[in-house]
Amino acid sequence: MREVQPVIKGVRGAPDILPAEVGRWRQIEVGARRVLENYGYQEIRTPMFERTELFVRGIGEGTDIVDKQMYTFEDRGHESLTLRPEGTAPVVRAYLEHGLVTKGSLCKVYYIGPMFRHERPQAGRFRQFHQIGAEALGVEDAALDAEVLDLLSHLFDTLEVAGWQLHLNSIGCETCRPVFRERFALSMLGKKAGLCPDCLVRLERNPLRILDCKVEGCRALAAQAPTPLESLCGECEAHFRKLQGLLQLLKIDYSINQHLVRGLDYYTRTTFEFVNPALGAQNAFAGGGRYDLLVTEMGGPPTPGIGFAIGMERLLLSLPPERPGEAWAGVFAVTMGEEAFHLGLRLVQELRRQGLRAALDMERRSVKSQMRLAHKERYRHALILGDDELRAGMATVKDMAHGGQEQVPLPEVVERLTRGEDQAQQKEA
RNA sequence: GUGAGCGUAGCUCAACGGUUAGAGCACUGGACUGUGGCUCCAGGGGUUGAGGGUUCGAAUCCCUCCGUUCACCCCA
Repeated sequence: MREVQPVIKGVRGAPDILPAEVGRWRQIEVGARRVLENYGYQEIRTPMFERTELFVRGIGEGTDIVDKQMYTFEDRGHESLTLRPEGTAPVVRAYLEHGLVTKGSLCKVYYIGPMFRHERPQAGRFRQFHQIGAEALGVEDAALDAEVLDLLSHLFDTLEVAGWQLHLNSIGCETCRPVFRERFALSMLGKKAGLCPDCLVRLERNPLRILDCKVEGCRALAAQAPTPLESLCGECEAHFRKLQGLLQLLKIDYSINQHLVRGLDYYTRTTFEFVNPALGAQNAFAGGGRYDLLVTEMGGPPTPGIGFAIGMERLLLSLPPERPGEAWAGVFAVTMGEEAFHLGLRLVQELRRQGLRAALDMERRSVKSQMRLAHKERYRHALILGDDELRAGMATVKDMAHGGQEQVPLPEVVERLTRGEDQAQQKEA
């Protein structure tokens, strides 16, 4: 009557990233860091959790994220904490807390790391997912918006993202957005009968979201309603027009998408998404916008800002297939018998200290098996130590890529192999 | 939170309600008693997601639960 111990499984929506996939993650991290730093951004690392209040204030009550997607818990001091669902609010918090910027200067930071939202997983959507994000604080000019979009388009070209598209919109500022919101809601109120049930709820809670409903009837009705762009105030319109001019100057293709309404409250003026139509329902792999009111909202001095986040899982899905396997490198010692094994251990230790990848079999397998292992693990050289070699004070060094082998006196083995590896690497490069 | 599809070996998948649930890949060993890749041979691996029901008989049909995938919603 033994209780069967259940295997403890991972948490739903929080997938493992296995060794075979890590190379691609590193590839985009390295590429992103390089581009971001070339554009003047510095890395910042904020904690994975914050006081719940930070996100409620920053993202906004009534948004889906705050209302039903946050991982919130009480810590032992009875303080409500939340696993970060996004990166902007924490960065702004840190910015204010440490006075990261002196008045009038531009502060550019980026982050890479996991975010947490309690949603039902589906293609391109997870409960723990990873973002590469950046925030630029302190400049209101549309030139900064253009630079951000240039950065992203350059990054996606560098990473060879296939067929990406930039969607652009402006949702106005504190003066024109409420006006538009009012006009739009009023217009939809008159057409209530034609709206889907979801949109009836949206009409109450956040009418602008009707704009990106996918139901045909709602789309048609929204098309007749006032559009955000024709409702912009003079300053917002000028900002948007300037941005478009700069994008043309920088030769960045975009299309205006007036249905682009983002789900976080803090956005003002410019909003954008980078879309890959091949991705399925969750086809936006990067998104962001301007948030000129957020810093004051969080108790800081009036400070304009703009930021974006790239969904790494979705970016990964947009990348070309991985290139052929890694080059052969390192040394695998093939030993026969105890004495040879001990010699192998010492040589492997020394090779590792010299900075080489090196290993040997610890299960006393047959020579054939050890050779198979060396081949499977892509070692560049096999260092064969058998009775014949020990008797002669030599080792057999076999080139696994080309098949040739030679005898090397034991005292010279390490030097010979380190040199051989250098040459092999130079040849590959 | 709602809906639909799918759960069979480590992976990808077979098996009209009817013998002992199979194949490819992977893994281990051998052919080659000290040499990888190619080939051939052999071997280990399964409570068919779990529980219940129908039936002489269930991987197969029904119910419940769990997991997973996709979609809605929302967003990266």
